[in-house]
Amino acid sequence: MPPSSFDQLQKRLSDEYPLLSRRLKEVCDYVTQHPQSVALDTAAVVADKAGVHASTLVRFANYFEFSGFSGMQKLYKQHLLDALQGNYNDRIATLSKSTGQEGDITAMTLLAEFGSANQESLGTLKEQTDPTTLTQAVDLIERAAAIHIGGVRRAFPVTMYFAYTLAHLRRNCHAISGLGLMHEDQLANIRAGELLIAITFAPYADSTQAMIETAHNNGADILLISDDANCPGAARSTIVLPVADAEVRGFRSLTSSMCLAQALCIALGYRQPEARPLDDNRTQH
Amino acid sequence: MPPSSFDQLQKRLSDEYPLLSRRLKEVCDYVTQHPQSVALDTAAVVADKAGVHASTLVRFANYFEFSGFSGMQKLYKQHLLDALQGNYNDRIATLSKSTGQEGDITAMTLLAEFGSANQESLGTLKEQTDPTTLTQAVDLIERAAAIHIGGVRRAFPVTMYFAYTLAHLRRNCHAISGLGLMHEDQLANIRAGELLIAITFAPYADSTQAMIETAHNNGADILLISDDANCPGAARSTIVLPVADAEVRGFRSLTSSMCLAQALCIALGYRQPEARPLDDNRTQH
DNA sequence: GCTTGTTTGGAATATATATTCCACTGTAAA
DNA sequence: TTTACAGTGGAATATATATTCCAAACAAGC
Repeated sequence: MPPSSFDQLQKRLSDEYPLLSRRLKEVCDYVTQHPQSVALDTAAVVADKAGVHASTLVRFANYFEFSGFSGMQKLYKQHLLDALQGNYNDRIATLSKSTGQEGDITAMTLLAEFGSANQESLGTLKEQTDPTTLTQAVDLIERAAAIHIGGVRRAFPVTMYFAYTLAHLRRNCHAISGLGLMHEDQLANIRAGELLIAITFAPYADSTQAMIETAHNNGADILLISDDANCPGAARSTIVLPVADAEVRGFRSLTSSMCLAQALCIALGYRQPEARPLDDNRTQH
Repeated sequence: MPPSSFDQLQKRLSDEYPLLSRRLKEVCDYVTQHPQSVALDTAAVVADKAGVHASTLVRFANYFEFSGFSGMQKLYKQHLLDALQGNYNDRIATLSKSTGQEGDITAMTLLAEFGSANQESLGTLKEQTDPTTLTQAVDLIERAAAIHIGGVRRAFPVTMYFAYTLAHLRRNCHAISGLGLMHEDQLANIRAGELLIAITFAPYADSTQAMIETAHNNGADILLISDDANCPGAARSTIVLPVADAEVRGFRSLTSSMCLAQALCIALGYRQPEARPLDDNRTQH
């Protein structure tokens, strides 16, 4: 019996991958990565794009007990339709029923909820961010002799993202990691002409506030990314970029903050074409 | 000359509607309301659904100067692909034109681009994630006596996000930080009953592969989060969660990976109500 | 009501497409 | 080195699909 649903097929594809021959693996790679192509192209075209012969494609379909490529393709077409008209909500319902607890909060419902909430918050990010402020922020990063990045606890992933990306843009940057609780020492030598990127969310960690204080006293610039434009430390900052991350069931996300960080870094990348990290980035781990 | 783009065709469809015969109008109604059907179904099926004969469909296509139904269908297929799989570059061009800053790449246009791309990739995350696999992943985390998190370089922010959140759920977890280049030692004592959450993206860092190898040899479970379900290491993993992050202008985002991490952690939180970290989380910095 | 021109549906045809078959290649075991 | 066998690509075939053609139905004008 061939798989009767796209999900079933996907599962078999990954389970039985190691058992496949070389060409069949190539097909498997292609179809998992380009399901839309399988749905829309003809067998010959799919075969060509996947770098194999058409008959190999049929063998592949037969391996998973389809009558031929066409049979398998039907599943892909159906999946595309479902995805298009947002039928994935049905999948959630089906799952809840199958586990016998309809009102239950499953991992999938949470994923769907978070996905949607994050999509919305990205929408507000686009709407509410002020272009002028954003440009000034990029100016600030561009001019800085050195960039220090301070964001702790929940904000730490954003810190690391900045550190990674700025390093790849060949900028002189230091993430304040808090390693050995030496965060104060890590920032002690900041000076005028340098920049602190501070990332802080309510209830605003004292340590981040201290960093802002230090940077301010030493005459350095400060770019503050925060959930509130008037949070403590905002007055001392050169530029404040407010960002409203989604909250679902009491959990706050980082999506918009990460997206903003991304946009800042890449705008910077486009300002210094000699260091455009396109290839660089592709070879990352 | 037949319309060369979907938009052109749409325009002609509405402009010339009054000139069409009764059946041709019916066809026109159907194709404007069900473009996906035109893209995915065969001529016979489309004709049937539209309530006309197949030859009428061909006449309809001929009316708009296509060689036949197939020619027209190509346009619909292409349109579907563009809309679906983030042909961002096309839409980016339209976006820049509409803002009137064609050649100029400003920080704001980049933010808008990334925002949109990430929104779409969150959509595909919801569509493409298999509910069963996701639930199994949460099971795995729940059962684990200890959780080790390994994801380096670009994946490191995700590692830190896991570490932060799992700690707040009072789980015994260790982020493999690579501090002092002791990453191998950090994982050396993993054992059966424990779990490695590995996060890796093309081109798949050797160090992460080594972690998977170690965990596997020691009989521990492995949850792999990757951009390819068949990437090296997938065969040794207990569960693989594939995630397709957006790519714009050669830069790849982390949004979907972060969102997936979030959903996993919070689903876990709901399984252990005694440790529900709602308040905990709100007091984070 | 008849004629003319247009529209329509069905059968026949043409074409595109998938599938099968077979000979060849490469690989592992004897 | 030889043998056996799974894997592969190309040509031949079968099938599905689209397209054309024609006769019938219909509508408008005479």
